[in-house]
Amino acid sequence: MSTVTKKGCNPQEDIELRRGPWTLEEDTLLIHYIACHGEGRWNLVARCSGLKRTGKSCRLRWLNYLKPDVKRGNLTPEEQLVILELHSKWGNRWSKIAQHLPGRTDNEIKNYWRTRVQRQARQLKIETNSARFRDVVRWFLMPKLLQKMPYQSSIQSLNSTPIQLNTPPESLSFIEQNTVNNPYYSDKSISEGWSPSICSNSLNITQFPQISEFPATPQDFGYIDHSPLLKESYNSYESEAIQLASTATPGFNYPYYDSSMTENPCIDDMADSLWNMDEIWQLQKLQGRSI
DNA sequence: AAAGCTTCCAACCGCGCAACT
DNA sequence: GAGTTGCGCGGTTGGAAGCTT
Repeated sequence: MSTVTKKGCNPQEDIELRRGPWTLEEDTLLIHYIACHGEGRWNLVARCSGLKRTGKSCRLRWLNYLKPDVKRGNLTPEEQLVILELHSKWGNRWSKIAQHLPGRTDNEIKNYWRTRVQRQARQLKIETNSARFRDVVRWFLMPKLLQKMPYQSSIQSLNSTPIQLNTPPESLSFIEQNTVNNPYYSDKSISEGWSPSICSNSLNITQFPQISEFPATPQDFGYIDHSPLLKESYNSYESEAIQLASTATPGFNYPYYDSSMTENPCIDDMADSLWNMDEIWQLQKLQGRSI
């Protein structure tokens, strides 16, 4: 805990302002003050509550941590999907995005984006503000999140045939470059994504996937969801996506609902990653063409 | 077991805007 | 209109926790 002196009008008014992590006592003071006087007027809160904090610090602590409706815990796949969709619309407008996620703070969303999404982009050596990255999000990450949603279990039963990945991808050169030369991919969790059980053929990769040549709106892959926001954005996912799969590649079962996927230890190991190389392969296979 | 590294997130900072004087 | 104050936003940082070697 550090302190900084705030100068008053005379030396007697100098205040030692506290910084760093909040203590239980400080939290209690702030909660009690707001319970009695309400939110807002943060500088007044800071002065009158007995807290040796700035108004800003009080506001931040309340909004991001103490406020009763702040949700704790990991973001759900649905919430992650909302973030991805809204970020593609609005960019780093964290507070605006947070307005569509009740109980989640802009700070939390910002942290999620920086620690999870940007990390994945770095691993693929793609700029997060590029069209290419938006395509990756749209075609790989969003389906991956859809797969994780609770309602998918009922859909899985409709598609029980294991995925056959007999043909290597033809256009994943950027991934190959990144994996061969990038130390990150020596990481166990990533290398397992390329395990022989999944990728039986040698790589013959010649060009980067041209994702952008495909329809690029969220509606293009369709979506079903329980939130009004996403209902506005997406159509029925299972019907359209599966239809897309079946028409693009006859005889091919839509991978994201395939029960065998969840039994695959390689996939399970990657469950906490946003996407992995298998999924890129599978999506490409789903499309039946280069992506 | 311990050192080094990475990840995550709470908290801070600077800036801009709006309301008020 | 200029200055001040309060507030909110987005970017950044520091340290705790977890992981790897």
